[in-house]
Amino acid sequence: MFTEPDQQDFTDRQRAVLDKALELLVEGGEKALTTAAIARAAGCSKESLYKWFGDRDGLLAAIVTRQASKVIPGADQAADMSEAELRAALEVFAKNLLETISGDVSLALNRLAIGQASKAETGLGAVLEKSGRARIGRQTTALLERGCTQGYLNCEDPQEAYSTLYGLVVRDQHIRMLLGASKKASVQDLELAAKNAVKQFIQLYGANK
Amino acid sequence: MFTEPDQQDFTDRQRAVLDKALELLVEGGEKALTTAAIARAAGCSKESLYKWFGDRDGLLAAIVTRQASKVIPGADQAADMSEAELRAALEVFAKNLLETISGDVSLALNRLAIGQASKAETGLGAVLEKSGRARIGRQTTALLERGCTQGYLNCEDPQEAYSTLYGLVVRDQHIRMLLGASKKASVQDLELAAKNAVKQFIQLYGANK
DNA sequence: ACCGAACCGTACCGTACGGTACGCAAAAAT
DNA sequence: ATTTTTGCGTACCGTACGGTACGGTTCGGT
Repeated sequence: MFTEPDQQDFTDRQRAVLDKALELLVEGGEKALTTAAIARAAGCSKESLYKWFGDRDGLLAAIVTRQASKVIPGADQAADMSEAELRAALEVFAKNLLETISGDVSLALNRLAIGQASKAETGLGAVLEKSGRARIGRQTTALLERGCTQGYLNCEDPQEAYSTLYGLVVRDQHIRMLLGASKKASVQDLELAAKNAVKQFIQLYGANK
Repeated sequence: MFTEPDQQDFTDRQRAVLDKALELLVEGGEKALTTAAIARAAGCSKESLYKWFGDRDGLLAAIVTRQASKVIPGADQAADMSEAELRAALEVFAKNLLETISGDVSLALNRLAIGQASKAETGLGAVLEKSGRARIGRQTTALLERGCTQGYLNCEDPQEAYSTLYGLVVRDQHIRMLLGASKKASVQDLELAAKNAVKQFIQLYGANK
């Protein structure tokens, strides 16, 4: 009806406000994200907030969609690549995934979406799902498919293979961090975990030469 | 300091109230879980709630701890078992894990704990973690260790192996369901997924005969 | 110079919720 | 039979928050 869904480009001003709001969200959870607080932090009036985003839920949705639109495109791999290049690409993916997942913004956003999941059909979860995970998912799935056609991998179903890779990389880290446990692992721990996961993945799906 | 942690036994009445409250939580999220609503649904007075559980956070904690104390002990495996028995035990574990994770109660409880994770140190996440996951985790880890000493598995670190198994079983299903997506898979789908995960796990950690 | 749009700041309203107080009934204790 | 305890029901208080209204100000257009 109003504000076409594909027309989610905001004013610079509005984007700045959304960023400020995200900042508040990250360091205080949803409970700290009141309209008054946002207006104060962003230096705008509540009335403007309502004019721009409709209501509070609209504002939350705007925050999520904005961040979701920021997912890095991720350099496309060359059409031809060696087995080592494939492995390297997978390791980069794994490390990025772990880094993203354990980031403060990601955690805050996921907590927000999960909190809203029970109630009204604002569908924040769907947005996060589609714009976040699914996007890099498709990308990596394509990578796997390419590795498959080049004979390095042996997967009947790339989708399935990707799902496995995800599991091997993330394990139970995501939910544990969402629950508030375990502070950040060091960067080299991350990298090691990524390498390990990829090694196991190739052990499962690698075309045994 | 007060209410010894091991002394979480409540009156029958109080347990009934907690169950009613959990019911409300499952079908309405945290927002529906107001003290008034609980009192009404459980047929008790708000004053009693506050006398019994201190404040709202105490009540939430009581709900979580109560459910967490319900985790099934899970029949201990015999000291000696065949490789097939080990595999069967793992498959049972995997299926149970998937069932639990996708249950309405588990989802509601996890959402609640995640929602509280950002703010005050009620530590619901820690409770869920310790009483829920860690408990079955230790158990299954022990199972893996036994399989290791019997020569069926080849794991230097059972903890690590368990973590991998978890990842292979759960993949990204948990977070997706927490975000509100994808309704239940059928029981046979679950079972198939469990078998598949265990197959992959053994492929990784099985002592190649 | 004037006008209107955008917008800030503040004040305001209605409501919902956490927490408390009190009166009364039923049960338990003496 | 009397007293004490327990707890239900209801009413109440303070506060916090979502949402709205309004006066004043800046600023671009003409």
